[in-house]
Amino acid sequence: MRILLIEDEAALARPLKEHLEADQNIVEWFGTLDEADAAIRTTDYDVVLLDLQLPDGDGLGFLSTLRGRALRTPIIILTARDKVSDRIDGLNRGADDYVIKPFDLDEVKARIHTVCRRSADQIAQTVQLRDLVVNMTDHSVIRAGQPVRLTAKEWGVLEVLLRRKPQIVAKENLETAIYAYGEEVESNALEAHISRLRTKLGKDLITTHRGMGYALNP
Amino acid sequence: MRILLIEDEAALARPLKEHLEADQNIVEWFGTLDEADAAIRTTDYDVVLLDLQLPDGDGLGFLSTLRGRALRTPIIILTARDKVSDRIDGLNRGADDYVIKPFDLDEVKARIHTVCRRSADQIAQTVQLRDLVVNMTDHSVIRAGQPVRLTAKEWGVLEVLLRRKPQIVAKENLETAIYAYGEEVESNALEAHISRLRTKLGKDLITTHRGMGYALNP
DNA sequence: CACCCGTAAGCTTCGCGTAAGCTTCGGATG
DNA sequence: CATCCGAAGCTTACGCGAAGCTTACGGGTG
Repeated sequence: MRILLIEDEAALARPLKEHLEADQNIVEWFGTLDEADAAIRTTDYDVVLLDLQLPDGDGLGFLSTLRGRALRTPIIILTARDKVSDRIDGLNRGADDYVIKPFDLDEVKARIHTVCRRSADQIAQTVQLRDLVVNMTDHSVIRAGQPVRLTAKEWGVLEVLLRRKPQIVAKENLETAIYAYGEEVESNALEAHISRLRTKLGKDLITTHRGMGYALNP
Repeated sequence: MRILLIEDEAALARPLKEHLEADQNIVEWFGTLDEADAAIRTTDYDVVLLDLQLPDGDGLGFLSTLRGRALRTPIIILTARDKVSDRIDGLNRGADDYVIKPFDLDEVKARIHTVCRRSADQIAQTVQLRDLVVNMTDHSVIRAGQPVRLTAKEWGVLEVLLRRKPQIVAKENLETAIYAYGEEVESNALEAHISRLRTKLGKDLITTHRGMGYALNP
């Protein structure tokens, strides 16, 4: 993914650049609108991160200019918490999203991900755990290189446990996560699913905490 | 994943519900704030999808109410393209994200995904005490770097003592905290648990105050 | 007809209350 | 101040029974 970062504060830009690059993105960073404009005329980016306060001009105006040129590239605004009107303005002028400074690096990543979703080659979001690779997007699980087929309910249980890892999740919580209102179940169905998950994914992946619930092991 | 969908337009809600259910989510759909409020009081959802224009009230007000109740569940606003100020307002009132109508079903899915991931990796609340690190969220205890496994009752006792630290907690209070009404016990079970806690967590962690109760040492 | 899933039966595990025997504490007593 | 004694608390082994596990089966579904 090729990302254009327009931001004059090095203290913000540098870690963001590195964080995104660590994720196998190409990040080109400029501190002025002039440089950025030159870059955007010659290169096709997948997403633009635009700070609104720059030394040589108005970020909002630049945004309008880009949309006026019919540039379709997704644009995410980087803005301060107190500049609410700027945010509104930015969205009105065609920004796709915004992130409030100071931002969490992973949040920026998530926003980029969401905004770029329409491009087909998005990177699937996966979680690694022991000898498992779990793809949260397409619900696939690979164990020691071999794909594992999970049923719908099995996946439901695993998903909740993964999301709460390494916390203990009460059986009750797991049940409400899996069953809709009115289709509650009165048997040890959950225990049966846990058992099936263990045989598919490994005996000691899920720990039982008697009287409390289940948890994934680190 | 358990999702609460608050949306009065069936033409929008029904396909969304089906699309999310196809992904093994549990979706509960209500068309009014009254119904939704009743639902949210009795059920723990993983995420709430909230339309702002509903027949029986103001969605933004409802949002404020929920956050006022200290509800932490992620909330995603469903809003029309031209209601920019509503979007901003919503985010300021504690919404986690928004989706613009008419929305792409997959985009909603992506937003839910992002928002849940963000809320999932919040920093767990931990307490340090001597050579112990106690995680109040996932009920784990680490002593001098080594994890310690506590049983349900042991954790129950420790939790109460921690919350009241460094006060003295009467045995009676500890018992009512651990036993449900009607399953009171008539023996020195509590003392036994204290004893087991001491061997697991250190001899001098819990001080006995004769005739009064127990307290944690600073 | 293939497969998912709830059910139930039989089995295993282990948390926990119980109680016995011990230690500690603190007040009373001289 | 030293001693004594009973009450309060501590520790430990034990065994019961609830909680959890596994598996086979059959109904339902697509």
